[in-house]
Amino acid sequence: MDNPAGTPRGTGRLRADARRNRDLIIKAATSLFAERGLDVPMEDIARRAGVGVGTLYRRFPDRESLVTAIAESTFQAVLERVRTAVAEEPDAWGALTRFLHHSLELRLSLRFSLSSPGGYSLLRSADSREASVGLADILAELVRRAQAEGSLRGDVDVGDVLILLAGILTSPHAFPNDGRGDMPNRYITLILDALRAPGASRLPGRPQSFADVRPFLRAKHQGVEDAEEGGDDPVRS
Amino acid sequence: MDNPAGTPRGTGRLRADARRNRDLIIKAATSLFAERGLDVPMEDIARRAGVGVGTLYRRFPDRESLVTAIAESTFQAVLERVRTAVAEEPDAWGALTRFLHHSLELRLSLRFSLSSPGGYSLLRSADSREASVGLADILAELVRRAQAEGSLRGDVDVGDVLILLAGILTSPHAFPNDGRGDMPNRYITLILDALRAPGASRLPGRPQSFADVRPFLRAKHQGVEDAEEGGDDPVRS
Amino acid sequence: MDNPAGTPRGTGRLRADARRNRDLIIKAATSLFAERGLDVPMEDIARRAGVGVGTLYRRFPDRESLVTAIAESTFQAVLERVRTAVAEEPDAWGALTRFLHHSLELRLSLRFSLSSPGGYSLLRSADSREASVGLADILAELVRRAQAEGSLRGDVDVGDVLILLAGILTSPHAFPNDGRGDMPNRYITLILDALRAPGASRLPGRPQSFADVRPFLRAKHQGVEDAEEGGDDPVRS
Amino acid sequence: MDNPAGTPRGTGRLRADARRNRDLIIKAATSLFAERGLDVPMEDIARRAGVGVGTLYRRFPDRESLVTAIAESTFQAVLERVRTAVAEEPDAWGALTRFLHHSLELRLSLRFSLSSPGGYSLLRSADSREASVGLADILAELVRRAQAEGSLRGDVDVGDVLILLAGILTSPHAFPNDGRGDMPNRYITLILDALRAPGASRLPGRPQSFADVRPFLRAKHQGVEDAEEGGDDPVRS
DNA sequence: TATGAATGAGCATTCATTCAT
DNA sequence: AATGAATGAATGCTCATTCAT
Repeated sequence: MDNPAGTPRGTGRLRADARRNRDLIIKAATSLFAERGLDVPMEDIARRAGVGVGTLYRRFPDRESLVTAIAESTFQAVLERVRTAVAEEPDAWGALTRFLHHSLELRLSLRFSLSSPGGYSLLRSADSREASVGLADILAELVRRAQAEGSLRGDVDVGDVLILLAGILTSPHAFPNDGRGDMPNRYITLILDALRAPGASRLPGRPQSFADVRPFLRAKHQGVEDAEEGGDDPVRS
Repeated sequence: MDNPAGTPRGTGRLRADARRNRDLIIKAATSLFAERGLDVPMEDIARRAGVGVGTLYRRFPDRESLVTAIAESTFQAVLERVRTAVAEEPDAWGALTRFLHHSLELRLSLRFSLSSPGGYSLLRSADSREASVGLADILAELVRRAQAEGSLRGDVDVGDVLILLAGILTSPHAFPNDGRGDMPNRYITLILDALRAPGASRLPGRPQSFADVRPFLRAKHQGVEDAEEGGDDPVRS
Repeated sequence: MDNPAGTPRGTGRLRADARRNRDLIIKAATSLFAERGLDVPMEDIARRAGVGVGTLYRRFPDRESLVTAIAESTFQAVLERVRTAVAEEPDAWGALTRFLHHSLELRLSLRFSLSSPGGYSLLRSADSREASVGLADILAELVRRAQAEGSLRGDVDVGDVLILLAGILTSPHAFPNDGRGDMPNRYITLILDALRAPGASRLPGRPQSFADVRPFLRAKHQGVEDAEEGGDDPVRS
Repeated sequence: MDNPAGTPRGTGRLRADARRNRDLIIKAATSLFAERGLDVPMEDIARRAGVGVGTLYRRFPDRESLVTAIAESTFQAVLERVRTAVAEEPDAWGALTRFLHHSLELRLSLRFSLSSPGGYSLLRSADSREASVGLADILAELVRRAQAEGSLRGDVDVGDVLILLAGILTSPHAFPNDGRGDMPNRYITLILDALRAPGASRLPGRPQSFADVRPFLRAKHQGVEDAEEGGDDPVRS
């Protein structure tokens, strides 16, 4: 199914085309998702990819699978990046810093992949994919190491890092379209300052593991249908 | 509750029903906006409010006006809260802390009011309202005072605070629906740590004023229209 | 139910108010029908009349009855006018001319009363009312006299006159809103020229009596529901 | 039928279905517009055409474009017809007569194209199309020639002809659905008699050129918005 | 296999009419 | 009796997904 390089010539030819289309679609979808959100019409994606909708649907049976696929490839890229960072940086904090900053290259994709109005979720998809596990493991390890070396505050866990990161990556305010390309880095830096040991404040709640964070990423709509006549107040607190 | 001075007690009655419905609608919309985003079907809002769509539309001629109304009232509440905080807390940092934490009561509303996929914006609406100006002024003053007293790092401005805040308030991950009601406070606290003087890192970019941040609150979709017939790939690079 | 003049004082008082409201409604509806067509929202009519919709509906259970009522009163006015014309003009052609021209005062009302997109019909309503009969009789008599005196071409009947008249009164083009107030008279005059004896051309078809014209004024929608899969061609000729 | 030159006979096939649907839609819309006005539900049009609404909207993004398309094709046909008439008839009056009568084939379409409650207008659309200009020119020329040859009264212009024509074509009374198919011709003939030289009466107002008439073809509703909160009565006087 | 046409459910909004006050 | 709030059916239009070519 994921047969690389050494394919027999006859079939390889056809597959090459299909592959190319798939890539075009992913590229188109990635940019459109970034620009206009995960709700862009499928037809617009197909158009930008230069294929018909039919082709798009042949590759990705529905929007969910397209979003998911993009999330996965993004994840792959992030994974690669964090591995490099870990391999090349002497200490864990350095690796973490580099990873967070460098992943900015993937910010737009991530922004929509990590969490989005539509409710698709990289983590949910990732959960069912080893890439995710790989990343989760590496990050967890990185966090442990950084805490061990005394650079990362002890009262946080991977989930916390991801939530803070997602907050910024998700926020359109942090991504001005004008010249200020360093804006995201500005906020990543602030977040790193928040995470630096020793934390100035005592944090309410408990450190959030990767697993803690995962379940909150629900499908499509985060709420459930409702038909109460009027009474209860869901906003509560 | 909102009965203007000179009216006899019994008179407001006729209006009472309408008033009640309006309140129910606002309550329903607030919770649904929070749970499922600003794009929830109007019909769902009406249903949760226990009224017909027609009634909803009688009160709010279109979605925009509903969102705006909620945003405004939310803004009023926030404004009141920050004023109280400023009045009662001895120092600026305390006021800031209290304001950010306490405004959690408004977190769900704020999350969608401050900025959202739908693109309606509290600030945009607020911008045309003194409430907004009031809040902007108070926050700016607060930031200045906090920096003067040495509690807030000097290399940030109101806009930065808002962006960090919006990031968290906007992030669904920070708002688990289960028992962990202290999660948002957890991240608010982390953000406060990031903002505390002296900042550990040198921040890229420039401090963002309120005015710097405002323009990024755009309409509808965060990207720009595109309709190229075919090839070009805006993401590639 | 239709108690005129000599009413007991007690009740008469209330009825005066009701009467006034009815008149206001008719006036408002007449002008709005003229300005914006028979489809104006009932609420707009009520607003212009200065009453609530409820009041409007108390007087006129539905739109049809309102349109009909206006048509009737318009008819009354036209009837009066034609009677005067007949009484004061020495010959039938003069009476006809004067009637057509003078009824221009009622043009806007007539325009919507005689025939309209909505399909309400003065004649249909009128048919069930003596006013209509009265007008039909007078016009028929007028036509006969005019033909007898040799001023009106012999190959037309009342129905033809009405159709031509309706055509012009119905046409927005004949009623510019600018200063050219004589435009309608211009076309009425042309129509009179068409009707003048002896007609230059031989007319296809038969003279149309009042009765011939009546049945074509149908209710609401002139066509019938349809669900043919596609085949037949309803435009036929 | 519309197969552009160089294509192999078999190729146009793929498009054939779409083409057929488009034609079905146009046919359905034309008849429904004629029967029930330009405001018929799009869904009814789709049903009569035997397609889904979606298909209709794929071909015509909104009602306006559908109306416009029909108006244009109608215009083309009328244009062709008038050209033929001019070419084949020896004198201008003959051409005019023949054109007006023969265009009856297009009467239903024209009735709604020329002007309608919905306010879409053939002329408005046509105005931006050479077809319109072409027709206007030809008619103007025809009028001039007819006046030169002494058959058309001198005190009218193209606009007058169109207004009279529109009046009749617009009037449902002139289009009985029963057997009397010659009714429209009957009134066209009467109108021609009204236009014949020398006019019996002196006409009020001035001859209307095409340009004079054009501006009266307004959008949507023929009247102006009104929104007075309460009292004033614009009709009273 | 690629295409793009067709489908129809979904959602916003309007407005005639009913009904509680 | 008057008011105007509430209702919900109707309608335009969009877009995900299916399917014929």
